[in-house]
Amino acid sequence: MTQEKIDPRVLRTRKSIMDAFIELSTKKEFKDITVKDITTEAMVNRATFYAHFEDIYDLLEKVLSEVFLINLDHRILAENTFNEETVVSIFTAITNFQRSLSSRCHRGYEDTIARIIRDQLDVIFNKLLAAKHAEKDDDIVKRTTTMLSWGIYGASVEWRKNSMHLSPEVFIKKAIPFIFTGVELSYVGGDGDV
Amino acid sequence: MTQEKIDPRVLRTRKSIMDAFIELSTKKEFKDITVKDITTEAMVNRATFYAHFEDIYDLLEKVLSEVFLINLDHRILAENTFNEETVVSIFTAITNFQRSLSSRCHRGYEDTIARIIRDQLDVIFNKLLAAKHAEKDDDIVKRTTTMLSWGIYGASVEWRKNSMHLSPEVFIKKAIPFIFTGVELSYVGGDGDV
DNA sequence: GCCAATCTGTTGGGTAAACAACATATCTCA
DNA sequence: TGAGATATGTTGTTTACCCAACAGATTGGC
Repeated sequence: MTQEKIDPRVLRTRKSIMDAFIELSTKKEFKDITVKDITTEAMVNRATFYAHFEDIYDLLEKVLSEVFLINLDHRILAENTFNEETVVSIFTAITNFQRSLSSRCHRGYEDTIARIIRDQLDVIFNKLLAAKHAEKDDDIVKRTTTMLSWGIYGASVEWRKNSMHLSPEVFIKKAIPFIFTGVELSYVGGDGDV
Repeated sequence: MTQEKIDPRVLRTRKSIMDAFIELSTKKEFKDITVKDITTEAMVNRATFYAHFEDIYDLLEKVLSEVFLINLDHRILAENTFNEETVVSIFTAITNFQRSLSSRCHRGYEDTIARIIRDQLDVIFNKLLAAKHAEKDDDIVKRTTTMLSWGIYGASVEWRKNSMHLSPEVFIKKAIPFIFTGVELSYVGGDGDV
């Protein structure tokens, strides 16, 4: 696709900065972490940090995106199809991601995290839906993507708030009829009634 | 002392090459490890390897020296005194080092390893003895150092061959009288009779 | 034997990272 | 309030590393 060999020095530096940040996150709160802390831990020059990231918020964003992506089941995405399994898999990834975040401490950045997750969902859903509906109007696909991203994310918020006694899988399956047939809810496949 | 800030890139690169080598050593025999293998594992360019090491034997040597040094009790060395405790501590380090080597596989390099250990011992003993006998003839110290290095190393070989049923500590304590009083064996301190 | 493949060790030109130095916030505590 | 300390970004120069390409040595199969 669109990857023109990246210099291994760049990869190493980025990884070591991100690893350092993740490491520090387990020891201090985000607000107490300075760029100096990170570069010291990562054994890179402070100027090098700014060659790779806008600032510490940019780093936070990129780290979170990456951690979220790691939670995704790449086998599912690789198939590039959009079906019930896809939805369940992605929803599970969101809940896992949020669980892993709550163990580290990023208090006060819920909004940032929410935006990052939705952005990622948007990219993923857009790719999957564009493949499924190659012939359709781009804007239709975009509007659908937006609705899905916000909707699924909202579902995860609702799950966390009121329904953690249900498994993420069981929970999201109740949304499958809407996702696949809209408000008619005429979906009959799978086991939406579990 | 004699340390003029080393560029952190150099430190990182060296460490990552050495780590890669140690990692590979647990999977393959030394003779099957190529420079390419190491640099690939270490994520550095092959040319960079040659900027830091003569060749793969040079690397082996430096890695082993370092691993051996790690085995040493730095508290003992820091005191910079030469006494019974020093001897026991160093002897124990040698036996530990050899034990850790036998679990990795460097078959066919016993001679190299022996030389490395003796070289390290020589440096250490020379430092300790020079401090103890600052006023003595340098050559006397050097000759003593040589005898000690070879002697202690020989003792470790003998221990491995015929006396592994004894603890290294018990074993080497029987040599303490000779080390501290020469062939008169008139040493009376410590518990040489355990 | 011989050829193809692989490994070793070296080179020159290009690029990422180190470093020091600077101006500009933000903090902190007397 | 204001002065000293610490953090943020930025810049120009130097240095370590990347890379491609090379010749020569070793290895392994037919």
